[in-house]
Amino acid sequence: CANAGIEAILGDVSGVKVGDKFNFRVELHLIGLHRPFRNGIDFVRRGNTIIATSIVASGGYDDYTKENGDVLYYSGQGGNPSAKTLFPEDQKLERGNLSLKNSMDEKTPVRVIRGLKDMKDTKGKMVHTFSYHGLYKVEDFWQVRGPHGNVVFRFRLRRTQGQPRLGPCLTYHQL
Amino acid sequence: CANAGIEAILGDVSGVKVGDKFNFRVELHLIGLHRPFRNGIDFVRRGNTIIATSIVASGGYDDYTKENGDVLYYSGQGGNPSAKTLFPEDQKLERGNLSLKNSMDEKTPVRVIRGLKDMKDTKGKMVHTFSYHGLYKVEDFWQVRGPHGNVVFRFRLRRTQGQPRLGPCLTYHQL
DNA sequence: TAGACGTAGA
DNA sequence: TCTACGTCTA
Repeated sequence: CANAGIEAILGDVSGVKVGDKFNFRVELHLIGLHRPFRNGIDFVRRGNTIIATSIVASGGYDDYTKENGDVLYYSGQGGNPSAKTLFPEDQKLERGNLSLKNSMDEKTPVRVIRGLKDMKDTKGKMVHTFSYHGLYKVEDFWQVRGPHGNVVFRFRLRRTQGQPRLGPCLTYHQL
Repeated sequence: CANAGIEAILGDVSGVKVGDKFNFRVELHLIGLHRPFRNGIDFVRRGNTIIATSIVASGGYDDYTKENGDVLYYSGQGGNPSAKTLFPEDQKLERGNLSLKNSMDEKTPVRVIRGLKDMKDTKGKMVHTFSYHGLYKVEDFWQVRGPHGNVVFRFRLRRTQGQPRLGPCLTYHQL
């Protein structure tokens, strides 16, 4: 693991092109596109604040895209039941959520990786594929009441112009 | 992921040599050496029973080796606290534990992968390395009371003769 | 649907 | 120590 412990990169990652595909989160980690193995939001400390560097819209959450994929609505993190807190709780503006807010304030680019559930060839098994969709910027965020009754953040990101067109756009309905 | 959903292999895996090293569990999965991402015991269904194919002695458990590494004592699985069962429970002779017992009865080979905690070069960070140690056979198993008061299985495996010597032997004290 | 010797980073 | 859009097989 040559890349262990590297600092998160803000913006483009050398050698990674829009449309590049990956099979496992560990691959995103190895090339520095998105370091955490499970966390959907990666960020880096800059001065006194934390700034989001990349997100993974992996599916299964209440995210969705519109307008040919240029706009992505992304749900915040946290509030999930755990061994300690057995019930959903309101998300807080901390960690990844805070880093996305700060990214909005500072107008810094956020790499977006989208997950796609594919049908495996032989068996009818579903497999995940990850695809790099390029740089976005956080435009706005607000709070909504999630399907479990707790308050969750909703971020709106817009894809930066001038990047290579994406292929046939994945349409996420309640991705 | 070309290897998704493959059936576990009993015995040698083509192309994998004793001493081969890996950085992530996902690599063991990809080459078919050990399929589960987290589970320490892999097994395959054979007729009416399940037979262990490989184990990962990753460290952190109460495993240890003796006699220049030819004998490995390996702890069973299960009984850990979860969200449902908040306290340790006695391990049961099922799943992986049962597959190891059946492997003993049928004298089938078990691949052993050992984990080694290494000191990362630059930072003082600990990283995990996995090393294929070859084929073993389950000789015996019994129950002991674990450090948390619950009953756990202890398996004794012996390395099959005639395999390439291992390098300087890792000595696990309470691995 | 749940359980499992995962991983990194805060 | 804990959280986190993991990922498999049974």
